[in-house]
Formats: sequence, C-alpha cells, structure tokens
Amino acid sequence: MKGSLTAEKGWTKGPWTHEEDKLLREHVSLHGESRWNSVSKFTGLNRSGKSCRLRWVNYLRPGLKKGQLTPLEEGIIMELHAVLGNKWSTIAKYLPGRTDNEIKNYWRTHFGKREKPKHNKNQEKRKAKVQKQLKQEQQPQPQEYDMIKSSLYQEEIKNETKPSEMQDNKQQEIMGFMYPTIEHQYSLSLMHREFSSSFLDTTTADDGLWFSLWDFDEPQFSKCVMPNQANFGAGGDLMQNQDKTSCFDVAYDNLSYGKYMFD
DNA sequence: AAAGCTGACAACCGCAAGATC
DNA sequence: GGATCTTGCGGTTGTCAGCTT
Repeated sequence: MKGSLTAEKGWTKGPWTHEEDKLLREHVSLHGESRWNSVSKFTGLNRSGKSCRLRWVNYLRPGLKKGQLTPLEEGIIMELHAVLGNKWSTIAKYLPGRTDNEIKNYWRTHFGKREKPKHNKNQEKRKAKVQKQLKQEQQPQPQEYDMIKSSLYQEEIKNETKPSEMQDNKQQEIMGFMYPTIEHQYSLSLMHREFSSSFLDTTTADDGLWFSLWDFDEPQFSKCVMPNQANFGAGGDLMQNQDKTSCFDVAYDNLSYGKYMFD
C-alpha cells in the first residue's frame, strides 16, 4: 500500500506524505473542520473527503496524545467496553486526546482475540439499563458544563477546613493532581452521571466499575482507596504502595508517572 | 540468517443518519 | 417529500517492525 495507489475515482490512497499533511492542516486552519469533500477542490489534494477527515481526526488534530495508553486509560476502556460494547466513539469521549480508532485498535490487539467471558446475568441487566438511560439522555448541554465548571472552581477557592474534612481534602488534592484540568474532571463527572445510578448502587467490590479499575495483579499495588465521591461526582483511583509509606503512585495522561507524598 | 508469527498502527470500506437542495 | 450530499461510525485490511523459531 503506497501513496501512489489510486482508486476508481482517481483518489490517492495509502499513507499520507508530509506535503499532504501540510496542505490538509492549512485547509483546516482556513476553513475549519467541515466540508471535507471540498478539500481537494481548495488544496489540490488528491484525497477523498473521507480520507481527509480520517487523517485529520486520527492524526493531525491538535491535542491528540501520542504514545501508549496509561493504566488508567486502559482501565477506563475496559470498564466502558464492558458496559457500552463496541461504541468506540462514545468511549473515546471519556479519554481526552484519544481517538476512537486508537481505542478500537487497542481493544482488538489486547482483548479481541480472547474468548468471550461467561455471561454474567447481573452485568447484562445493568448493561441494558445503562444503555436505555444513555439513549434517553442527550449529551450534556453547554450550560451544564458551565455549572460543573463553576462548582469545581468554587471548590478550588473554598478555604475553610474543618478537621472532619481533612481526609476529603487530602483526597481532593490527589484528584486534582491526577485529573489536572477542568476537562478531565468534567469527563469523570460525566462518567459518574451515566453510570452511578444504575451501577454503583448495586455494585460489589468484585465487579464494580470503579473498584475493579485498578485491580492489578502487580504486587506494588496493595490497596485501592475510594475518595469521597461527592468531591468530584466520581470515584477516583488511588494506589498505596505495599510498604504503606503513604506514597501514592499515580499515572495520568502525559503526566506519566508521578508520586504524591502525604505529610 | 531466514522464515514465520504477532502486535501496533494507519488507512480503507460499507453503511446509516443527518443535512441540504 | 424525495433525492442527493456529507459526515460519522464500526468493521476490516494492509503494512511494518520486532520477536521467535
């Protein structure tokens, strides 16, 4: 498959060249992410609209993350796939910077060849319930986003610290480290919104959405802590080292691995 | 060293839904 | 209201590099 191959309509197919990428970037910066079928007309690029869109979405779009998925992202994919199935674009919405194609490839590479797990009746029930709920609910409106944003900012500027809140604040601090931007936190709140009512209330430590997220066999993780869900509207995943020195290893996005030390 | 295998990734295809004419 | 166009999604295939035999 080389760049010179052409299809029936004469479109160039195969890998994109740097020159083609440059033309596409210029086009999008001028005309935005739409009218893909007119790209060839404006730029002289001999690529179909579909091909241009795919190249942009999966490779050229700003903000895309490169490199391996983090353990957290892998966990999210596994959990969401268990509930949503092959809804790659939906799953991708909860992983900022990752594309549906990337997630789909990841899943097929790592799990696609495995045998289908035995059917779990309760899981199937919950899955059906969540899917029904997802159908009914529209995507969050901008004003909802602003509301969440605003409430998160209010949390940030809240200075009062009561002794009983100390632990919550500590966990909140960690969450802030793991999910550094409003967008990340919003993403989590969306996940909670969609799953909590039908999932967490019936879940056990063995098969729940959040509890199983970090259920690694790796010995360095000996304990999972559930932060106060009220803080962000979603559970988080904190891992304590086996030596219990209050040193938390966290991984998130491009921050890669970091350590969070308690006082 | 060479052939075969496997994982990772990019890209294409067909279809369906929505938008536009 | 129907035809056509555009866009987005999920499935599939092709390529390449690294590993194994």
